Amino acid sequence: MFACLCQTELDQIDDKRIEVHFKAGELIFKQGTPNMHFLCLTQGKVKTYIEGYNNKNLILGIVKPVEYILGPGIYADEMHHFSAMAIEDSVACLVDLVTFKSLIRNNSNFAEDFLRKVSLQSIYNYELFISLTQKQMPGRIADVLLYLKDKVYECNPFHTTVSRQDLADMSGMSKESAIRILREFKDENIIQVSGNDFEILDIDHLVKISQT
Amino acid sequence: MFACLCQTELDQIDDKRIEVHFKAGELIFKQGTPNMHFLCLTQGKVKTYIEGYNNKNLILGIVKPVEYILGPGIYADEMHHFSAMAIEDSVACLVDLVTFKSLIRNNSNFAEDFLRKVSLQSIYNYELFISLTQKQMPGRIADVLLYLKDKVYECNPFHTTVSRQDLADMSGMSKESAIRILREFKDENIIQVSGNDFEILDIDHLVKISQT
DNA sequence: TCGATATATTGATATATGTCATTATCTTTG
DNA sequence: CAAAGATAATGACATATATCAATATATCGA
Repeated sequence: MFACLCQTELDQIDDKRIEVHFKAGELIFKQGTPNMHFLCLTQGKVKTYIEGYNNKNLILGIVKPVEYILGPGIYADEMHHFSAMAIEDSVACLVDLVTFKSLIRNNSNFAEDFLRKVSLQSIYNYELFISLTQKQMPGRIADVLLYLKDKVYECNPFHTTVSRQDLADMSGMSKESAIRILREFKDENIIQVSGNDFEILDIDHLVKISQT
Repeated sequence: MFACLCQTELDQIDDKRIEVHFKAGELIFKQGTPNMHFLCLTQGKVKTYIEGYNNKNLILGIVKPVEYILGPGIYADEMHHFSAMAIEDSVACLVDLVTFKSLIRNNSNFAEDFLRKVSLQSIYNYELFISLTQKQMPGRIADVLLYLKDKVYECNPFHTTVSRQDLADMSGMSKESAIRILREFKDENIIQVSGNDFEILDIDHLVKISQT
């Protein structure tokens, strides 16, 4: 995204940016607080989640380097509409919104790239809507496992710091249900799980489950 | 949104725009087809919905005049990611994307306004996520009724062309369940329903149900 | 106006999913 | 290393919700 910036503009960002280190489990920003910065993740993994009712969270996604955390509040009410928490030790760069917005105004390529990012996020959200509202638990867990493999870790036997509670919060179900579905997948030799090490053995089968 | 355009730019749009009339029930555009136009609704009502599995739809919202139908495909793959159907006789203006995108590039106020619209849409989607994934049926129906009252018809006894199936598709449940909840609300004197005429009698109660 | 078709309503039943209680396993720390 | 706390796993049970079948009501065209 920053590829379309000229040297002056890059310098401008570099001047203003703050680098922050977060330990696993630390809150990066919280839903309901003012959104003053644009955030770019350079190391680690971060979960973004909406805090709903009864202390139940809905995880929107897992962010990996180098990706941006774009809250819709930036152009609405300058508030955070979801929370972000490091699930590994992480490093993020913060750029204040005034600088960011002036780049958007002055460089239309940058603006278009930003719109593209926002749009892709939006398209992913529609998939999430369908997964969460029209699929049963096995389909939703299948989606989560495929998401982790394809979009987050990008390799097949993968190790994760996503807890069982997180898996439940990603698929909109209780922790116990998530565990039960994992066991079923294990019993049917669709996946191999030991602790936080996952291997998807039968991808086709999992894709089929996702579509039912 | 078009308030920030100068006369030349307005003329440019006026030149290119096509006005189209749709009858109630007619499809305006369909998910999966190329997205060539930016659409502005000037008369009527339109439902936007994702077509999921097993012929089940999820209604994202009801668009009223004068509002824009902004698909995320505009800046991603130029495809429609949801469908739009008139639920009343409607009139829409179509502006080709080339014109629209050049306005975004050349007028940063217009671009910012567009970003604001996209952001507000995104914030609403987060509320929808919580409603659909963390609330039980009464809470979801309450949300739909409050949405219709506050955002769509903007008056309290309201007449709607939203069918019971649509109510179900807005709240992610079966038609039968939606009807049952409506009956419960009616029996508890929270609402008054006869056919497609709705009146919310006890708003506070409905808001409370929405939060549980 | 009448029949035909779509839409709405209701009840009985099956099933998916959450909750609670209990035990097991892993992690941390003194 | 042992104790304590967190996280994970399992089973029994309650309940929210979908499905199916039947009936009622509205809507539309000839």
